[in-house]
Amino acid sequence: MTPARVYEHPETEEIAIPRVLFALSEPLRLSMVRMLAEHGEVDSVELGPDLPRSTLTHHTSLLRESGVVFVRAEGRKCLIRLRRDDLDARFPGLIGAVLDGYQEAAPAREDA
Amino acid sequence: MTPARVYEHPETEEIAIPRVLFALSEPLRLSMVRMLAEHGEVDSVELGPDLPRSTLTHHTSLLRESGVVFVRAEGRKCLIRLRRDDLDARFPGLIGAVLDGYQEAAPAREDA
DNA sequence: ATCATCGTGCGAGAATTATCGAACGATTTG
DNA sequence: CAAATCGTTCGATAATTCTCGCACGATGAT
Repeated sequence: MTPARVYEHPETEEIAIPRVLFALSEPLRLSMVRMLAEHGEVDSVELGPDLPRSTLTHHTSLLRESGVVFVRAEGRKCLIRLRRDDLDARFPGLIGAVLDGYQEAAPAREDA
Repeated sequence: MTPARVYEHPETEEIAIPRVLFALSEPLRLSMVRMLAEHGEVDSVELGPDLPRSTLTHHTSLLRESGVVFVRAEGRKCLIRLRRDDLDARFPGLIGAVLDGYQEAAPAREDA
């Protein structure tokens, strides 16, 4: 039952604002975070069903290394969830402001 | 008295979150914004006294085009101020969270 | 055991961004 | 007017980042 893939995550105190902001500055990653905020923990493939797997890994790794998401292996797939508590503890209100602002800024995106 | 240099600024509604986050994801630009938040309106050269002017223009232009700062010409120099009200109106709490988080994340920076 | 499926690492190429010197126009000073 | 100063633009180069095909090890199903 020992998960094969083990992921490195920065400690809460190690999470740095510039890296977080950069991770969220990419529209694709921002939409991923938005989905993660709505649903709790999602399969990685749901974050980008039409994306090449290597591209998906690239973005999820960046989100993970910046401290935005937590990744864990479950069998063959990998599950991802937002580190909401850690982020709120370190940067109170940041994620909430970003999600609220993004929702208002880019409401319609159901077409693609 | 007509200012020679005229700067383009995005409207408040045009300010997009990804661009703002990207602008703030650069440590240098983030320190600029931090200074702008403390002091009201500052001379552009104060944002980076040791930087080449072309590099300084590059960063200030990026901050301006993303809607983070307002730039105006005053004689030979150019004065820059944070668009705090516009940013707060569009993305409530975002700038505050970024500044608070950054202050806590990188407290000591009085040496340079 | 065999095979299909999944995520990852590697590599290459494209795209974006960062840095900075040099030339230019505009402005202030002498 | 002439000289000094300022910010901007342009161009080139370096540094990052993005995208994606491919091979590989691990996992689950037959």
